Amino acid sequence: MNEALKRRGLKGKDLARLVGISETQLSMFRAGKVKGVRFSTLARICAVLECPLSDVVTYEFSPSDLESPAPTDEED
Amino acid sequence: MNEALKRRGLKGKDLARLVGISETQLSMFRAGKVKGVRFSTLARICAVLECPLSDVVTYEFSPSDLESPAPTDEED
DNA sequence: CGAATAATTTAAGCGCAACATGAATTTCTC
DNA sequence: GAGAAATTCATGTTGCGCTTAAATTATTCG
Repeated sequence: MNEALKRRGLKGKDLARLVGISETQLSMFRAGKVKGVRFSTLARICAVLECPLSDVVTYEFSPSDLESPAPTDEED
Repeated sequence: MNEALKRRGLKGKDLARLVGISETQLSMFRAGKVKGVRFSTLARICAVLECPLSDVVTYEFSPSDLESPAPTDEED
């Protein structure tokens, strides 16, 4: 989402204000230090940045995502 | 994410178990009745379904996403 | 350099909603 | 119509998204 920010010529501070969340929260979100997010927040970020969700949240498969909670009951 | 489910040949019940959340919660998530989600949950869903995030969460711009919280201070 | 500005981090606290469980109800399949 | 699957309701817990405030750490720039 850094690209989108630059493209829009906004500072993090601006984004926070336009999205309606605190700088603190935005900073933590950007740094991956929050465990979840409200869809409304995601929506506002995308809307303000005029960018797709994939610019804001990404996922890469990691084997550890299958570890703990699931009784690995399934075959391939 | 319905496609991914079918592709994997899983029932919602199975997904819930493999992901490690309740059927209730999964059902509400799928129906868009929750306001947010934990990244760990998203990750597990994607991992189990072997699908990208975009199969699980999507966003489409809506003008209303810019309405309330942001002091529309910004010019074009 | 050293101010100003931006960004990150810490701390403390509030309030909601993500999550669970259990049961009822509805919907889909045969 | 039986049975499975899915959704919904009710109730409860607790984690954490979020805030404010302040301190700390980059950046930028004359």
